[in-house]
Amino acid sequence: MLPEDNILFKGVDQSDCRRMISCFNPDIRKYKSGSRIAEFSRENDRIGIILSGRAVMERYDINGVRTIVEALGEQSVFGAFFTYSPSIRSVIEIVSETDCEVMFVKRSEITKRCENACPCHSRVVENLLELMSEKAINLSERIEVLSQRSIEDKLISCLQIIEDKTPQGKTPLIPFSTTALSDYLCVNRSALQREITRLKKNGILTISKRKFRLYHNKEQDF
Amino acid sequence: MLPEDNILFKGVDQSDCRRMISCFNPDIRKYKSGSRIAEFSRENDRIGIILSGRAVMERYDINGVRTIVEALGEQSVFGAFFTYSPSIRSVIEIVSETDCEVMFVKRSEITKRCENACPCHSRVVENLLELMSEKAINLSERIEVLSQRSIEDKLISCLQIIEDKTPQGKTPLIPFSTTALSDYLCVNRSALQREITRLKKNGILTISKRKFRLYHNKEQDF
DNA sequence: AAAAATCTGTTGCAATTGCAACAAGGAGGA
DNA sequence: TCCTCCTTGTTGCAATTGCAACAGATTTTT
Repeated sequence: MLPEDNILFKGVDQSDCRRMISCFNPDIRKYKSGSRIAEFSRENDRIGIILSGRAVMERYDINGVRTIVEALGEQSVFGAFFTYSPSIRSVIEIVSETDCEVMFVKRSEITKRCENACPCHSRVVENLLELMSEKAINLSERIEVLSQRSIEDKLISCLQIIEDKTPQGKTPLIPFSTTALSDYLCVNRSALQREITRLKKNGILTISKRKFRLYHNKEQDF
Repeated sequence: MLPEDNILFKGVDQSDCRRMISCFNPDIRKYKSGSRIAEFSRENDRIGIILSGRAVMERYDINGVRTIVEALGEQSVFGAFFTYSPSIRSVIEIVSETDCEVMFVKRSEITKRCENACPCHSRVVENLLELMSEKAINLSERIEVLSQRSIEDKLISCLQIIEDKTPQGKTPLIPFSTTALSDYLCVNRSALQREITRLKKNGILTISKRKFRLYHNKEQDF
């Protein structure tokens, strides 16, 4: 992927972009599937952007319980700047699900006044603002799911959000295995399985592999 | 409160600040305790900053169940730009807990290139970026709490976060009533009460009114 | 192709949580 | 001051969820 296709440089023309890239001094790295891309214990100032591949942000608490915080696809951004675990209570890690290519930039490089006085610099800051906003919205949706009081409601609310984001005509796709989904919903896997089976029986849900369809036969319709 | 004390204008000197204020054309309003300050169904572009007073961001789902998303104090920022409920699934509202003074600014006013070419303008954008970052961290902490699997763990993790944010020497303070706290932790009130009573009995927690102390006698110590 | 590892689907049982109802305490308004 | 409304604290019972264990399916590695 060319740097100028990157969302951080959206709207910046190619030559400016190259100049800025040298200015930001980014670090592009490749990772094999299953490797640890980053850990938010101490690093504070690095922003990572997934150029290719898929990864997940996960947290392990002191008891070793895993929670999947977010699924990261191409163009997803992560970093302590966005979401950050301030204490020893838990560790947040980014782990690749497929082979990945990741670009790291220092936030301070972006924010600082550019000595070359790039006029396009401020465009990048705006893009960063936009990304932050998206991230906040994602986290907010995550909270919406987790604040549901039952497994059924958590699952449905999660699937509805995925549905809403799926382009017209495409089949909505769960970005996790069922096991991982239970870590995302923060519930027991077999209890989740039980609910899925029940919803299928009642004709509210069909799932095959990671594709699904929801039939909103309930009071949600209005 | 003078505008130049506002975090959005941090680091901008007074005369620049006044110029910019006229440029941003902010809307400052007062609210009585218990009023609805904002609702995120349609408004998309307004950022609110609490100048004085306290408020909460709450969500009501289709069944009327309330969730407290966030406690907002002085200098807190809110808006669909930060956290936004994209669908009819639920409604997010900002409700004042005390009398409040709130400043609204259009996000596009901040982001747009200023025709007066304020050099300090970019400082404001950076401040906004900083605020966004804080917001993301808050949401992230919220997720940390909600992803705990039991009421006990939710409560403790919530109290630890409050403790960590409390300045040395001060007594940590829960920003909610117990009833509201249960809406924040997304659990049943009497079940939460039961846990609190149990933790008190076991000497892990003391609470009087909203002040509390945690005694980390458990395996957390290391 | 075989072996290993991981994921799916199920179930009985135990533990936790939600619900409803009620008594008592406190805050604020008439 | 009294009255109302809201919060706290408690409890028995019901419902939901977690846990453990297992079998079969699927995927990955060797």
